[in-house]
Amino acid sequence: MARPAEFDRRDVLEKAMEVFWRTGFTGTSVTDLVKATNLKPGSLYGAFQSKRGLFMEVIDTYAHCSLDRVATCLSEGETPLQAIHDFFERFSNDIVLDEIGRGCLMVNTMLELATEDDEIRHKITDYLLQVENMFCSTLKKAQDAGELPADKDPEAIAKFLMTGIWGMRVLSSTRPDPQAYKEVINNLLITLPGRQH
Amino acid sequence: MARPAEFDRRDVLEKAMEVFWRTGFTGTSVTDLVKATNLKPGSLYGAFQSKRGLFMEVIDTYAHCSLDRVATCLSEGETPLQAIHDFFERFSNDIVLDEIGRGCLMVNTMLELATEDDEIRHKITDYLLQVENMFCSTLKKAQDAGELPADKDPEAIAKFLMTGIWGMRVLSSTRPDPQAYKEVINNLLITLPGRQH
DNA sequence: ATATTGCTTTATTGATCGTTCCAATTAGAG
DNA sequence: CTCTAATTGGAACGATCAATAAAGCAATAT
Repeated sequence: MARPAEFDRRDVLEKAMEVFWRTGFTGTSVTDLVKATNLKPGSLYGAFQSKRGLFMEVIDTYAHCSLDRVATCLSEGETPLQAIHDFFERFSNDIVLDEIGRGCLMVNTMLELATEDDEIRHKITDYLLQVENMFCSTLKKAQDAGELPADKDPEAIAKFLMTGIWGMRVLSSTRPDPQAYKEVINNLLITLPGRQH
Repeated sequence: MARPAEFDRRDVLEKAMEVFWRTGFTGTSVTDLVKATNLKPGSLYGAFQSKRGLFMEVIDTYAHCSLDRVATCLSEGETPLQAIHDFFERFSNDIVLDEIGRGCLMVNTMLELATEDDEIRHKITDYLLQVENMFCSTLKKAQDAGELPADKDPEAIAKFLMTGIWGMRVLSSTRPDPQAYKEVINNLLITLPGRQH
């Protein structure tokens, strides 16, 4: 019964994500977003209420997309344990391709805003826990299949792997020799049986 | 030959550090700094040239202080390997006390600014490498003393330990159960011989 | 055909940003 | 005491911040 929007919402979110990812929430101005999305301020505010509202939806989009990728990767492995090895193989490749070292939007946002913003901290912690739970259930499957010794603690290992991922996100911002990721992953996966890289 | 400043430079740096630490560089306004330091804008700019100049000196102060702490800790151990275990014991205790989860100023700044600011990225990377080198030389001492098997790669392990530290900085921003740190450290130090926690 | 609804556009809002200016002040040097 | 030089307090700078007002426009429903 009224005029339909001319822009594609997913497209706008993608463009906004690029900017937020590179310069953070505080470091991104509405002017930056207007330039990146080609929307006028009025349209932006009509669609997302505020800079923060847009950011929140960007975060949600990113989380949804990331969780899908992890779930797919972990389900495609020949065996549960092999899936985890495959994940880190892919993770290492992806992180090398990120030449400007922008890292992970969730981790970046966590460190930028979590001390002062409870809503964002909870949202991101929730996301990180979901990823961790995927690793945990994969490790439990590995245990059920006899791939992983029964005396190992899947929850502790999952937390440990997450910490390794986060650490490598920081490592990537130092723009290290790509070989460094391989060495870190080697040590990270020493806890697990299976082929070495 | 002229009027001496009334404020204590170290004191001002400490106050400014608290603010930058909690809210980041971009998230901190000069007004915030004026309130925290009780200096008027004129005095602040007279002493530090710019908001960025003040931040740079804060970073340097933090780096110097941190490097001292790590060096002391690593040199006080009964043996090189024990020193590393001790470090992580202390690290775990410190991180639990940081209840608001502000983490490490260097890591926070790295993720906030490294993509856009080469000078800061180089400065912080340099600092991180210095810490890493302390671990590396401690590991080599452990090897010389026969504490650490000769087939281990001290450089790779040092990088791995650094990644663990960074990962736990992110972990701390999720405000986890303190026990989580212990479990992560257990897995982290599995690579090394010596007493388990 | 017309009224209604909501998107687009442009200009602009008050607030805050980092920074500078300046007069008053305070010390040491001659 | 006087001159010099730097600090101090505070007002003020232009620029930019996030957000909005208002007018025009487009599409549907009646």
